[in-house]
Amino acid sequence: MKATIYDVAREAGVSIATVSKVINAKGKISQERRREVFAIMERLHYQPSVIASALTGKHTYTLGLLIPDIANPFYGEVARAVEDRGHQLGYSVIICSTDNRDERIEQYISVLKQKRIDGIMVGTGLGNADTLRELSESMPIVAIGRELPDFPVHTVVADDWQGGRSAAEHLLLLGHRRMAVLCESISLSSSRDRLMGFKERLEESGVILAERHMKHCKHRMEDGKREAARMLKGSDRPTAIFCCNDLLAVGALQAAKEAGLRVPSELSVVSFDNTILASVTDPPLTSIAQPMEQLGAAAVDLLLEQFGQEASAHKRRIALRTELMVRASTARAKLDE
Amino acid sequence: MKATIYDVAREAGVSIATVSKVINAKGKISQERRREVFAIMERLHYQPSVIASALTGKHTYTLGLLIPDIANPFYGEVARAVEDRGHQLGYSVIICSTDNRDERIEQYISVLKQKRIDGIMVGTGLGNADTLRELSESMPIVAIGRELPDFPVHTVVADDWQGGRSAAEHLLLLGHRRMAVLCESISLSSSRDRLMGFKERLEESGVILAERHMKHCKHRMEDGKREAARMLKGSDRPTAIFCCNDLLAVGALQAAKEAGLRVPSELSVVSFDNTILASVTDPPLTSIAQPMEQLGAAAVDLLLEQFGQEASAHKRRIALRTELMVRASTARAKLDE
DNA sequence: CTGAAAGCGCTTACAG
DNA sequence: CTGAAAGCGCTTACAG
Repeated sequence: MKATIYDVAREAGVSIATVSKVINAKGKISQERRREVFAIMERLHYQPSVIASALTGKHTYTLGLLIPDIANPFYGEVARAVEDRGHQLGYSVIICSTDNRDERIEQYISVLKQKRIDGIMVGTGLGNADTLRELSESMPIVAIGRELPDFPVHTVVADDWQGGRSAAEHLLLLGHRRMAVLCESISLSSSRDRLMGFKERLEESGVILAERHMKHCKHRMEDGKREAARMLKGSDRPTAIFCCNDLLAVGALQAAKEAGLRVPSELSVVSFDNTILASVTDPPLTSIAQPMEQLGAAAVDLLLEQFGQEASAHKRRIALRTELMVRASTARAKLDE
Repeated sequence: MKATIYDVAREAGVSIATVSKVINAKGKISQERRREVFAIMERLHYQPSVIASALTGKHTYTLGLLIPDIANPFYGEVARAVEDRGHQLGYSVIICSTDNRDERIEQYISVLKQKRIDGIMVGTGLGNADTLRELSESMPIVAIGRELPDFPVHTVVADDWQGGRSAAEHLLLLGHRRMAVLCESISLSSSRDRLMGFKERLEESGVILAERHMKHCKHRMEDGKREAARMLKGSDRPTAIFCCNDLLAVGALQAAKEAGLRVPSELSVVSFDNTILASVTDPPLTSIAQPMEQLGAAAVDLLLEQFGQEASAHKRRIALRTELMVRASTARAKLDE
C-alpha cells in the first residue's frame, strides 16, 4: 500500500505532527530529526496526499482554464503557456473547452467548484454578470485574452487596439487606401478593439473605411471565406484586407484564390494572432502577433497574486504589446489602383 | 461560508449519513425524506466536496493526459476529444505537455500521483519500462496514439500500418513509381508503422523505395523542409513524397516551392494526421486522416473500463481505421518521368 | 523542540 | 428506513 504520514512517523519514532512540520518546513525541528525523517520518507517512497492536505484548507494546486476550444491553435498555444507557468510554480491545469455554450460553461464551473480548484482563468464568454459575480465569490478569477463584461476582474489581454493600428499603419505605408476588415462579433472586446484601432489609424491618414468593407462573421474559416468572397466582388474591391484572426485570414486567402486574385500582388492580407497557421499558408501571412506566452504566464501570475490577499476592489488590467510580423501576404498597392 | 453536509443535515433534521445516502442514491431512503433533503441542498446551494469524498476512497474524477505538446494541433485536437468524452462521463482532464523530456515526465507523474487522479493517458514517450511499470502500479493507464514499449498496457492507436498502405496505394494509382518518405524517428511506433506499411504496399507493386528516398528527421516543420529540400535535388528526384505528419508535409511543400517545383503537377505530397494544417496550406494537403475524435474517446473509455476491475493481465489494443482525404496536393505522375 | 487532539467534509459498515 | 461512530490523511493551534 501507499505510505502515509503515519507510516513515516512510526518508522521515525516521532509523531505525525513532527513529520508534517518537516514536510512543510514549519516550526522548529532539530537538524537531526529533520534529516532522519527525510531519509525515511525517501525510503518509503512517501508522497504527501494533496487531497488530504487540501481538505485541511490548503491549496489543491490546480487551476482551471476556460476557453472556447483547445483544438483551436490560438488557444492551444495560450494553454501551453499557462501550463508551463503553472507547472513551474507547482500548479496543474484543467482544460475546459466551452464552445462558448452557456450550458457547458455552467457545468464546468460547477465541477471546478466542487473540486475546489485554486483559481480560474477565463478566456471564453461567460453567461452573464451574475455568473461572474457568483464565481468570483468562490475563487480568484482572471480574464485572459478578452475583457469580461459588467464585473471587474483582473485582466490580461493583448493590446488589441494598438494591434489594429499597426495593421493599418503597415498597409498605409504600402500605399493602400481602399481597405477592408473582416472580424468576429463586436460583442467580443478583442474584435471590437482591433477593428476600432484599425479604423482610427486609417482616419488619421484621411482614409475612410467604407461600411460595406467592414464585415463581421463567425469564427470559422468557411465563414471568413464566404464574407471575403463577397467583398472581393465588384470593381471597387479593396486592395488590402485586415482579418481579425488567422483563421479568417486563411478563409480570405482561399476566397482570393478562387476569385483569381493573386496575393500579395493584387490583394494584401494582414491577419491577427500569428499562430502556426500564419506560417503555414501560401503565401505565409503577415500577422499581428499576440504575445501568447506572456499572455499565459501573466494570467497565472495575476491569479496567484490574489491567493495571499483578500479580494481587493482594485482590479489590474495588463495590456501586452503586439508585434507586426511581416511575411509574404502583403505588398505595395498597385499604382494604377 | 460554503454549505457542508452538516448544514443540510441540520436543516433537514436528519443525520449526515442520511444526506450522504440521498446524494449517492444508496441504501433505502423514503421518498419523502429524499425529496426534502434535495430541496434543502438546492436552497443551500450545497455542492458536495469531491476532495472530501475522494479522501474516503472514492474517485477524484480527474484524468491526466500526457502528450508532447498541447500547442501542436494534432494533440490539441486529440485533447479536445479526450476532454469531451471525459466531461460527458463526469471527469476533468489535466494536460501535461512533456516535450518528451524525461525530467518533465517524471515531475508530472509525481504530481499526478500526489493528486491521486483516477487514471492517465500516455501519448508521449515514457522514460523507460521501469517508470511505466511503477506508474501502472499506482493507477490505470492507457497508451494513446503510439505504443508504449516493454510493458503491456491498454492501447488505442490509429492503424498506422494500414494508413501507410493507403498513402502508397493512392500514389501508385496516380502512376507514381519514384517515391520518397519523410518521417520521424523509427523509435516511434507510429512513424515506423506508417513507413513500413507504405513500403510494403509499394513492394507489392514491384516498386522499391530507395534508401536515399527514406529520410528521418525531427518533428518540426523546418526539419522537414531541410530534408525535403535535400531529396528534391538531383535528377532522380521523387515525383511523390509521403510525409508522416502534417507538419513535415508543410515543410516539404515549402521546400518544393523554393526549389521551383509545382505541387501537385511536378510533385505530389501526401501527409498524415489531417489536422487543420492540412486544410490550410496551398495547395491543401491530401492526407491520411487519423480518427482523432475516436482516438480520444476510446482512450477515455479504455481507462474507465479498468476502474471496476483488478489490473488484469490481458491488455487490449484498439487500432482505428484511417481514412484517405484527397485534396489538391496529389495528381497523376507526369508521363515523361 | 515535540506531541496529543481536534478538525477538514465526506463514506461506510454496523446496529437498531 | 435511519443514525452513531470510525476512518480517510493531513494541518494546526495548544500545551508542555
